[in-house]
Amino acid sequence: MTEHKLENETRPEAPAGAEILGFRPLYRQVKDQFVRRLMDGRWLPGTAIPSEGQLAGEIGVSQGTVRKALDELASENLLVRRQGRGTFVAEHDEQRILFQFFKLVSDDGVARFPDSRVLDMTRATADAAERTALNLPAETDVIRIRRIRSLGGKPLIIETVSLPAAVFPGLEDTPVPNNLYSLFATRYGITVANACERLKAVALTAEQAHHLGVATGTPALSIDRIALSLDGSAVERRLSLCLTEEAHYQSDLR
Amino acid sequence: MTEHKLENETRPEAPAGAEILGFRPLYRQVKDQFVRRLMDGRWLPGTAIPSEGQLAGEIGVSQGTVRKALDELASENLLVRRQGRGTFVAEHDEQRILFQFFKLVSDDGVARFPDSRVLDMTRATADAAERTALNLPAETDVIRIRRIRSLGGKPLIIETVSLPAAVFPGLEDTPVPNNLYSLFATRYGITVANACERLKAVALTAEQAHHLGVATGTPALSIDRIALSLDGSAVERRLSLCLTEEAHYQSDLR
DNA sequence: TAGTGGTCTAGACCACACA
DNA sequence: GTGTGGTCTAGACCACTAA
Repeated sequence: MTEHKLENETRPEAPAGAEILGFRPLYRQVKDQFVRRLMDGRWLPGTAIPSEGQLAGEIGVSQGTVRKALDELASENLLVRRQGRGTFVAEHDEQRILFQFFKLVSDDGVARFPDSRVLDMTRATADAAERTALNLPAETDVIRIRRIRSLGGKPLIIETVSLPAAVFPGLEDTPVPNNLYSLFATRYGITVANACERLKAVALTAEQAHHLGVATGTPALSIDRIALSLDGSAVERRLSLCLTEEAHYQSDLR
Repeated sequence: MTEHKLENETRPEAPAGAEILGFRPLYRQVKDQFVRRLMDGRWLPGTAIPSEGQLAGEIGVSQGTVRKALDELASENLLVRRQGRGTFVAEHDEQRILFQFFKLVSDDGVARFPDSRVLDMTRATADAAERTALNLPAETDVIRIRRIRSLGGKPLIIETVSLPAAVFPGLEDTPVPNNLYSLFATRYGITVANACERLKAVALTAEQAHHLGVATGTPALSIDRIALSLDGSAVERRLSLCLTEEAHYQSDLR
């Protein structure tokens, strides 16, 4: 029966739904509640959240249950726990991006954050690939940002970012920062939680090759990324073409 | 002081060492003990291990401590927990390989296990790349296996597997199975626990292209994998050249 | 010294699989 | 029904940080 308290704070799902989906552990309900606090801005990036004991008392569950919920959120890189100090909301600083989202590493093993030079930013109707990636209906506008990214002064990546225009109002009138995900968080309250990438090997077109200063037809690593926000919706599509003469994509299989 | 029991079953580290390295949780000591049982064959792939309660009583810790150790091993895909049935040692069956180690997926989204056709198997002195990858001294022999792998009848991958000859005695006199990691486990008691891959885009040489039935210079995805066993030592280096016209490498960033 | 997260314990009860 | 893993609780103590 699981007739615990909970399921009240704005009550997201009906008890009937829970009945159909079967058993739903208390710590998951607590976790969902915490995710809601992250989404609606009650817990802001970089700030400390209340201690385990405070949260347990407030919600009316044991500290162990709160702990299990917080542990899962920490394992998803949404929270950072620091013994003796507290639990903090993760920020999209360069270190996190480098660790979580940027897998292209120089062959010498040094991971660095790339510089960016914007080629252009345009608004247009989403093409088929963008509609599929971002789950958009027909005739929807996207904002496209094209830029060249360099590692150690050498241009290595030509990148096209596509964003649903409706989700990022006013973005076109803004200078593009190097770290986009940090802008999403601070200006739009959107947290990029995870992403999936599809990699292929392609030959560069004449225009692409020109931007990177190499010969037409040079092999490049194509990375097609879809970034998902906290609620699981796709908020960005990013197509990167990378030269891999002196760098590689690092993938760890555990 | 952490003067718990433990640290006895063949006593792996001296208490002094633990003192230097600082605090070492009890559940990690228990976990290490379990890893040892996996390595020395006391727990065999596919079999059920004793229940949490039995292990707790045997070792002399609480069930919660055993549980935390088992949970970590399960999260590393070394054990599989099944509610109501028990905890089992993971096997290297095709499903696990597909899920954990084979990231090349057909563009239609269907993940399949590739067929193999062996080109040749040779024994030679390890070259520089192999020595670096496998952490071998100079003048060490490796066994090289070259094969063509096909997805849905189409040859897509040309793969070169390099193995330290000393680690796999008698392998040359054996027919090469499609699933190598399963052979490592059953015949040599070696469990491939995880791997890291470095991806690049390259142009195929004439010989490589010929094997795959495409034009010389066709772009291909180069995957340089180093597979690690339970004790963290490198046991295999595998270089794959993949055509990505109708397939892609899937990478999930969480 | 006070407050935080991290570990360890003991026990109760729930969900699930199988005979 | 029995045994397994999964959840939840309550409380004690340890390790770490900062004032």
